[in-house]
Amino acid sequence: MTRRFGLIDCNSFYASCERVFQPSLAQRPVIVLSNNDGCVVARSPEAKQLGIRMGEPFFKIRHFCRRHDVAVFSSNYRLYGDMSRRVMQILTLLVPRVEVYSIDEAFLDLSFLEKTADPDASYLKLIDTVHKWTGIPTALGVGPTKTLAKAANRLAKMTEAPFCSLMAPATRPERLRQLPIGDVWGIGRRLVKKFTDLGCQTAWDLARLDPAWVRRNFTVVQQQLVLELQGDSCLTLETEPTPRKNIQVSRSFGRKTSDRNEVAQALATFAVRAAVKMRRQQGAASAVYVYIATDRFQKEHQYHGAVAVPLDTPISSTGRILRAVTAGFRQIYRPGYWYKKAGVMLLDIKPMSTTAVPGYLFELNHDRPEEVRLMETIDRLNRRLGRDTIHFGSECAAPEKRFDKDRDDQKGADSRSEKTAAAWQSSCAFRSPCYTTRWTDLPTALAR
DNA sequence: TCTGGGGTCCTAGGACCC
DNA sequence: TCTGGGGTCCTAGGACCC
Repeated sequence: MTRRFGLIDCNSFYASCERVFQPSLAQRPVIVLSNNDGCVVARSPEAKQLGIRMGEPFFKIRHFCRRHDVAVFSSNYRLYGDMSRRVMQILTLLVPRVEVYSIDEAFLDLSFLEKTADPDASYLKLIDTVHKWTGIPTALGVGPTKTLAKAANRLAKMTEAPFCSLMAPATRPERLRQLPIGDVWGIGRRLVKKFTDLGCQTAWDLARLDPAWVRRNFTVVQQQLVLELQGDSCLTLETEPTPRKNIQVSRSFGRKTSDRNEVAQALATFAVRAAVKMRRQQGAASAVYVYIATDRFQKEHQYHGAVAVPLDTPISSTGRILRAVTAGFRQIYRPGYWYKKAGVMLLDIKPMSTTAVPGYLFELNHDRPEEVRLMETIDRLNRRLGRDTIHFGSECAAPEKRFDKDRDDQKGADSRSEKTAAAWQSSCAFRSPCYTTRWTDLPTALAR
């Protein structure tokens, strides 16, 4: 039986999220910036039309944006994460098997539409429902393999159609000829060059290669890609998320700093966040990797310090991880440099269940049961009452809490001016409210 | 002045083992 | 002079994804 895969993805997702809560932006070009207001990571169609490129550093186009009345946003991952969850929930409701592939994309098993007389109507219904229930526009690609579904999705976007299907083999050559090779899933910059040197320009050229030859001259990954383009399904739908082996939290700082304490505080904050992420997947880290670095765009006085700190046994508790991070920091810190970025990575994460077994011999090195309970309690409280409700002393005093307090404290005029963010905190000058995840940010609707 | 963050997989080559 | 054949594990580097 031929399978029927769908790939649904949200159009200009971050920009669309902002628009849902500010309908007045409907016709205006909208862009969303990366962390620290660094680069452009999302553009509404109008912004694309203005020629704003993906990944463009914002400082280069700041004036251009003002001239063209572009609405600029700092990224608000709370909002996007919550909107994403809503979209995925709807998909799960309407489709039996869903693989959440990224924050704005999901693969769907649409094989259940096999006997439907009019699958196109079902595609439209799906897109329409997501739009009605969340306000987010999407596009759908359909094909007998994941790679073809991806390709179909690209084609839909290119033609501004709500969906595109590559299920019928007869129409495939013509459609795949429309798709430049670089738009094929799995073909990045390097492979574009290699394949064009061989005379492949479009997805169709790629589909006509001999898989065995591709295996010999490239890798199994490219071989699978060709097979998938030929309609031979190699990749399956993964409905269960695979636990991460490494978890990283790193940030560029809002300003450079040479202050040892500030850098240490940044690392502690990142360590705590990484540990929370890890416990969410019931993991325990075997080692901790710590790094600090000066501005990579500045040639002089460069320094990049990094160290991996092994842990005796896999550990999940924040306290222990903080200790390892602090030890690592002591090793790599050099005074006299202006630091611009830091990061913490938890390495070789094992499932917690195999490590939490109480054993006499290694008990001292494992998470102790009372530590595990403490972490569970803190995580639960922070999930319920907001991140940083309970935090460690080595972290900074929760920036968002302080921000809230400033907002609540409007009677005390002075409290605003004392809003001094630490140097390492990302700048986010254009952040929208967390409309859906914070009570104080709830949007108000006015009746006419 | 200002340039993001977080992942995965594959391969080749070396070390080491029997 | 001759000097096997495999296997595993680890790491670095390269490529890709969103």
